[in-house]
Amino acid sequence: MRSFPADQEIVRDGDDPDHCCLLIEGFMHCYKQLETGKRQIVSFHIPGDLPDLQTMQLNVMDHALGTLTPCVVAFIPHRALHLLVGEFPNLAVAFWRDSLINAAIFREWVVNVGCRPGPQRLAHLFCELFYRLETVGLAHKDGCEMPLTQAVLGDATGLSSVHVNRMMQDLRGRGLIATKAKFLQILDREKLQDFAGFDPTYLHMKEVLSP
Amino acid sequence: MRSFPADQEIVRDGDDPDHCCLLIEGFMHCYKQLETGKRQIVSFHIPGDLPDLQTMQLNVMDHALGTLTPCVVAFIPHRALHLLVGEFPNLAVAFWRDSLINAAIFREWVVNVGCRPGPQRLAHLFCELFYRLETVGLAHKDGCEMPLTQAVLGDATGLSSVHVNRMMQDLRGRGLIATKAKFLQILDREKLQDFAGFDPTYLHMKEVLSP
DNA sequence: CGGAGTCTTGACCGTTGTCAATGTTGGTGG
DNA sequence: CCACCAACATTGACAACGGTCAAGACTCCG
Repeated sequence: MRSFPADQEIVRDGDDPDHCCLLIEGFMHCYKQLETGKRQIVSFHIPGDLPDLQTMQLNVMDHALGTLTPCVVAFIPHRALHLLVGEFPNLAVAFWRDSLINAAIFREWVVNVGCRPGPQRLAHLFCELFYRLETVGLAHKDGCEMPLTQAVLGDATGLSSVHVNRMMQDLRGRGLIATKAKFLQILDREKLQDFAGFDPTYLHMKEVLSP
Repeated sequence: MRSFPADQEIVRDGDDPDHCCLLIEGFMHCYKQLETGKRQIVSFHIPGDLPDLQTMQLNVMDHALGTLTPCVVAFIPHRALHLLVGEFPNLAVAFWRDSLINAAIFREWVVNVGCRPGPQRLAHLFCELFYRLETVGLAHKDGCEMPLTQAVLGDATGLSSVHVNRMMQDLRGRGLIATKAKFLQILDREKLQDFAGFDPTYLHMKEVLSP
């Protein structure tokens, strides 16, 4: 287990690691850096996530993994994971399900970036983060910690940081959210979801594992 | 095994199917229909693909699956797949890998839609399709079948069909591609990949299964 | 108190969307 | 073999969304 400061690259694009990360505390993100200078964040990760579980099966990292805030990360050798999976086949199923749910989130991100206008795009991202944080007990009744700068939100939504700023003002103006310091207050969850066209089905949270 | 005409929905958003599809012939796509009327295609599928393999683990479809061209599809009951996986654990690993590679493709789509300009976005999609078709022996030396209308390409790239048209002209004007009927000719693969910023690593094609 | 990082604002520009009309093509039936 | 039709591709004019640049305000932290 190790601690890292904010904005630190933990796994590099092209790496071939022999262990997986388990995020204990803090926010991480997966991203790709383009040669044009642009950067696209492809996922956010919160405590409890295994952000690079796929390295158990895919040798080469096709993206980078880094911290957004100070983080505590546990490293688990692939060897140990493979032994565990061999011993507890249900764990293999759980890992597979994890991968599938991640894929479902990626799909929704494609939709978000591909065809929602600025304000809805941000609103949708907020809904998703709120749901996920809620699931692991890290949300409050009326909102959640949101230690993401507007530049980071821009890299995740395909918008410029200036435009993110304007769209946040738009959302505040609509009475959907409020922000103080690094806390995102959700003023009316129903309205926010309706506005964003958010449907939590894709997070597959209510489904029960088949025996 | 059944045949379907073009533009037919095979699995609906919200369904809870008890079988998986194996695409034998033709092109399929996964997509989400928004209430705003917009549609986002999240993946294309070619012969050999299992486009809804995730239904083995995730009960509810969070997107739709349909044909783009006339297709031949084989249906395999989940029950049969679970039995197979029980008998041949390597198959479970293969399925997991399949899901992971699909996820990698989704990640790249997020990047594509999120931060590449129109022409590069189309070029990148063409590179991906060419690689994948090549892998299953369905490409020619200088290009591949491309039975996708400009409206479909638009729904996949987050562009309007009118803009797709203009960007195609741009690519033709740069001497990168040519199109006749439903065939996409790739005039200079190197140049096209460079232009698109395409790096096939994310397709994880050269990697060997660990024993 | 000072400074770095972040947020906010305004002006302007470029990319992309929309609408509507016109070509073009492949397939079908006479 | 030809006429016709529907789907698709193409064009032009215009509008809107979002990007860029540059400056200034705020906030947190040492």
